[in-house]
Amino acid sequence: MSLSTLDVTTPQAIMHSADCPKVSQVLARVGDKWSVLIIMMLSNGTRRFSDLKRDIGGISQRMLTICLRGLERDGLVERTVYPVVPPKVEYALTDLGRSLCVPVKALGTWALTHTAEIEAARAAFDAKTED
Amino acid sequence: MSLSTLDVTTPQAIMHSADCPKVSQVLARVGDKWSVLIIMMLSNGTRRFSDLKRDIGGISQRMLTICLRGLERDGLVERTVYPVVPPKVEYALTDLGRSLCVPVKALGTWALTHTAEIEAARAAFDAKTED
DNA sequence: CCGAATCCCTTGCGATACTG
DNA sequence: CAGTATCGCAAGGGATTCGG
Repeated sequence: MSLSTLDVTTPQAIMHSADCPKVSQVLARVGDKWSVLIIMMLSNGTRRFSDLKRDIGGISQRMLTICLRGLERDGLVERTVYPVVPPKVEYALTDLGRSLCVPVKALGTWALTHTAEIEAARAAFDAKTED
Repeated sequence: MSLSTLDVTTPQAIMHSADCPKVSQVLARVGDKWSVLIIMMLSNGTRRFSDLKRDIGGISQRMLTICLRGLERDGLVERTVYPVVPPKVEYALTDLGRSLCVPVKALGTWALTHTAEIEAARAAFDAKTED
């Protein structure tokens, strides 16, 4: 990976090539549709497995398990098991997870703000290419 | 998709369930490893196809083409073809693309800031699970 | 109720070869 | 130089079943 030109025009110019792999990992997490949804759900407070599955709607329990494990592994989500029958497991954001919400929501805000432009660009592009 | 509980505690509470699919599309773009790298490269100025391929390093020309097309379709990148031989094509960020850099870099900054915590969390998690 | 394990199909993506 | 086309593997992810 030669990304020597990557920083530059950045305000504080803090992006260096050596950090790119690590940054990419975080971006991959954010790019994961389900992970972001889970984080947003948990930003509203602690939730149980079934609650998440039901409220997200459309996710398989398999993917929910996998995503939660990944988020837990990265220290973004905390998993608490209550040794009762039937089992009860609660998921909550950690401080790290909450801090991630800030830039993620900034991105969400950008998306909402520029949705119209993007869709217009797509329509124009598609119109040009289908002739 | 029932995401009725998704907004809530948000500062300005501007996230609504109806907007989620659109937001997800943007997040998917950002999650795409190559797209973000391309955007960062172009934030340093206009570049040619081969320059991007060489400087990014590790991307196949197939993926580069596909990603650039996607970015162009979304109005983030502008493609300029010079009708000369040999062919010359330049890529540059649009205003929309440049505005996207802001929240993306914010995320990058977050990633850099918290890399150590994430790696520590992973190490701790892996240590606990492999016993 | 929470989650692990298996099956199986679809998709992503790299490698390679070919055009204008 | 800047793509397009085809192939083939490997990962992603849904459905289902079993276990604690």
